[in-house]
Amino acid sequence: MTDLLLHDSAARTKRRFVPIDPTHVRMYVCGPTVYDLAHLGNARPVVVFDVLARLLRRLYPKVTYVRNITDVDDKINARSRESGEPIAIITARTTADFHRDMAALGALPPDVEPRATGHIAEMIALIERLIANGHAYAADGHVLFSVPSFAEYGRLSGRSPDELVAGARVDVAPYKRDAGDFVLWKPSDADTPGWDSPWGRGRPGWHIECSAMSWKHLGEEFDIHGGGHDLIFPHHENEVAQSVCAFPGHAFAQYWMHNGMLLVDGEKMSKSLGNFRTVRDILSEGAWAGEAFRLLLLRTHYRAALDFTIDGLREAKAELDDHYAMLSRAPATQGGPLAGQLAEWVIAPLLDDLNTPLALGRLRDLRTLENTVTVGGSPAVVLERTGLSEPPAPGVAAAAFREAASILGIGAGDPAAWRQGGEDATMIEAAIAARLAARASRNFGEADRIRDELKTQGILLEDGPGGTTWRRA
RNA sequence: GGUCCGGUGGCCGAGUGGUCAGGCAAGGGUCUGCAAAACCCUCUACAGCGGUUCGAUUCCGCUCCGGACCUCCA
Repeated sequence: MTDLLLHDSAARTKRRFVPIDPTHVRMYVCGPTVYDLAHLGNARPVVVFDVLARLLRRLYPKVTYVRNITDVDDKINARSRESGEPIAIITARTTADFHRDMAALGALPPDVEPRATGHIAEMIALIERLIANGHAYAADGHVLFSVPSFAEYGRLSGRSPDELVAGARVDVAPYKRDAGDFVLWKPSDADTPGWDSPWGRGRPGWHIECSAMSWKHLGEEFDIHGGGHDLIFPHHENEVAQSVCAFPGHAFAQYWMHNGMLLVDGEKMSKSLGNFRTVRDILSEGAWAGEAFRLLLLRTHYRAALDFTIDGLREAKAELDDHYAMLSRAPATQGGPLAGQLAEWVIAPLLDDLNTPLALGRLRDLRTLENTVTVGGSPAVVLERTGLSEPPAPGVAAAAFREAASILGIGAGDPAAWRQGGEDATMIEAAIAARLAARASRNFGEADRIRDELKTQGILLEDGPGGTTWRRA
């Protein structure tokens, strides 16, 4: 098997992936804080790490993918105060919305989806360990992590503690021993969610929930930790500090992977700029939009910044139109060894730090290859790129396409549903029959009129040697 | 200001020290009653300035431009 290379943010370079336990790969990805609908930026890590999970499952016998739901957070509390809606209702609804949206993007559910509120006991246990190990202290109802107690602090994000203090731009709370110390536990008043703890009724700080949930479900040490690039500091830096100090001798995550940020029309997405888009907004474009957005995300390498535009979404839709057109024409076959070989050729770039754009390019070559043998044309160019000496039998390249595309999570839909779903086939078939009759009597004016009328309804006709077929625009 | 990541042809987007990415758009062609689809051809770029080298888009330095982060919050 070819090596899998992954870019490790901690090492700042690509590293050969060597799992702690080759029979069981473990991955943790930071999930959403459930206080509002998922926006486009939230979708990127979900799709990226969904592809990684699919790839890992192909390479290793067992994979446990954990992605949490953070359902205790001051943003949620603030939202509840504004709207008057109970916190439990907000988090339950937002979680359900998140599930629906991510499913529409073709993201498979993680193996475990722990909730922060279900792991308060683990958080308290972690904090107690940190205090016992001399890495945390209680002060004024809070418990704080002592940054100077951890010599490695700043290693992940590439910062020195001196820089961090120099960069501190907020007033330092008086109960902190050091300006860099961060909160593990904080007191809650009567109107704020809280749990009994050795330090009084309170709630967790921002970072401890991920340390607790990864520990509970993956152990003191696991293979891959993922999330958005903006989480490197302070969130992931603090997670490392908490987990390594709670379990000395364990390295926590072996590989850190961070996806780049998503921009909209060249600018950071923000409500004040008016370019804020939710996944739900995109899905409302049509039944095709979820898969098209997924493809759009994968057309840019996961570590690069991605500029979302509506034109880009349309182009992704057009690409899927072409893919599904090929799949609808190709005969169904089992594929065989040649298909497996071609699928490997497409998937190979994914082994190089998830090079999805290159894999997608090769997928297009498979499409062209299939088209040349099922529709007609010269396969010379794609034969050269794929390294084949002669064209495969009809259906073979399509079978390879399906196999490779399944790792990317695209092209798995029913081609007929993609092309014709939601339309009144009976009416359209009748119109096609009428047009065929007109053509047979060489009444081309009438034939073209029927075709144009269908076009205004978003229905495109395609005359082929096997008859006339139709699809939605 | 600090740390980090990028700047590839009209647009998107791979990659490499020295004969090809690919897609979209555009133009041309095969096919077609005409289209569409499919296939073929054309379109030769690597921000700027230096340096290393026989040779740099690819390595090094600087400049310019864009983006992320710089603590209790998103």
